[in-house]
Amino acid sequence: MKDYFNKIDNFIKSLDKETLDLLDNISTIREFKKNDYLLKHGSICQNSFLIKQGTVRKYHLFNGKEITTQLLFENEIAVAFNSYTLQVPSNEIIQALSNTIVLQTNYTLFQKAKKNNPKLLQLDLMITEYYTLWLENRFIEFQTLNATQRYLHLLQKHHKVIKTVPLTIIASYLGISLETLSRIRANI
Amino acid sequence: MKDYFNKIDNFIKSLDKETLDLLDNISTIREFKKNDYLLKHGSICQNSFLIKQGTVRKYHLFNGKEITTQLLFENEIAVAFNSYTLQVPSNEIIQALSNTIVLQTNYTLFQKAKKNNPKLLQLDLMITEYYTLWLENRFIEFQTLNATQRYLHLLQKHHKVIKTVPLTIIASYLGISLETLSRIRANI
DNA sequence: CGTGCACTTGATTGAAGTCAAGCGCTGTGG
DNA sequence: CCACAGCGCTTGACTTCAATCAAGTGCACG
Repeated sequence: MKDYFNKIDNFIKSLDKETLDLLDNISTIREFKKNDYLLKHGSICQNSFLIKQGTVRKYHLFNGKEITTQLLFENEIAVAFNSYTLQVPSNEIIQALSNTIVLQTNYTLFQKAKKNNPKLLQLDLMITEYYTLWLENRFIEFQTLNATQRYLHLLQKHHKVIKTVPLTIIASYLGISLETLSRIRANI
Repeated sequence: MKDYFNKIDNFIKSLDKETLDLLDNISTIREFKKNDYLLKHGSICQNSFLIKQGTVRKYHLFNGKEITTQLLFENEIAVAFNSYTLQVPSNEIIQALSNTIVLQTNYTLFQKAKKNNPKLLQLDLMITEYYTLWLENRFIEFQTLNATQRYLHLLQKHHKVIKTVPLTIIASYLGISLETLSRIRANI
């Protein structure tokens, strides 16, 4: 996983100037304030967001409750995968958890760029594979670990998270109630 | 989802002869008997398996219990994604649930073929995206539906399944115990 | 004909959810 | 400058869904 992240990084660094320029042309820097939405419910996800600075979450609503599906940090890419891939209205919402700077890349322009440049196709594939590896892992965690183990695992991976992200959001990311998370923390 | 499957299908049909020949050269038909392993625990997944006939499952072991991660039918592609993508030993096991005929495509040869043929890169991306869409859906089901709802949903999607696949496997696919599944079925 | 597999049914347990109350900040308006 | 509203979190009591343990049934087939 970590290795694969580096592989992508190296791949990007190895890209020729022409390809990098192409990418540059279809990307723009944008800033979001804490609690701003990068993508609202019902909109089509027409951009991917490479986070340069800040923290972001993806979530959806179910029975009036927020279910956090992903927490994202610097150098990670936030995208509502279903909406982005199928270009349909999104159930997922993307929100800044802090003031955030992103590099935004437009879907349609990226699709066009990929047509003429196999390197970008390959990049897209690698990024998608990386997300899928992450998602498989997360799913397996849910199938095999209990609430406490999932919390400890999150702590271990992203202990910085806990300091900035409200417990309500962490609980919903772990698929447990706020009260349960509170009790888990009380028992160290 | 369904639409995207058709999109891939159409894309394959639209491929030029050269590309199709290339694919043909790196693929072979293989047959497996019921209960045979297409991929064993600890092996590297060096092939993808397009199922031409039969039923297949993917599962892994946790605390001595089998956890079924995917059930696959005709025209679907079975692959241990983590092992295949990273070319590392697999935790997932792929097993035939009936006598099965597959079109097997070698990882390394496919990687080489993709280098010279962007169409194949694009195909790989589409197939990966399709798997990811499926996986996201499955994960959301686990987060939002209870055991009964998940069973009903499976019935609705694959009612044929229920007739051939043992309940033990269905239960582990639904993330519940055999007993619970039995009780759910008793309550219609 | 009996051994084992697939499934059912019953009794009990346990992990986490829900409902409810309360605490301690922070910040805002009177 | 205090007062109180609201948010973020904790704690307690109770409930619920599904797991586990334990028998038992019925069928297949060697």
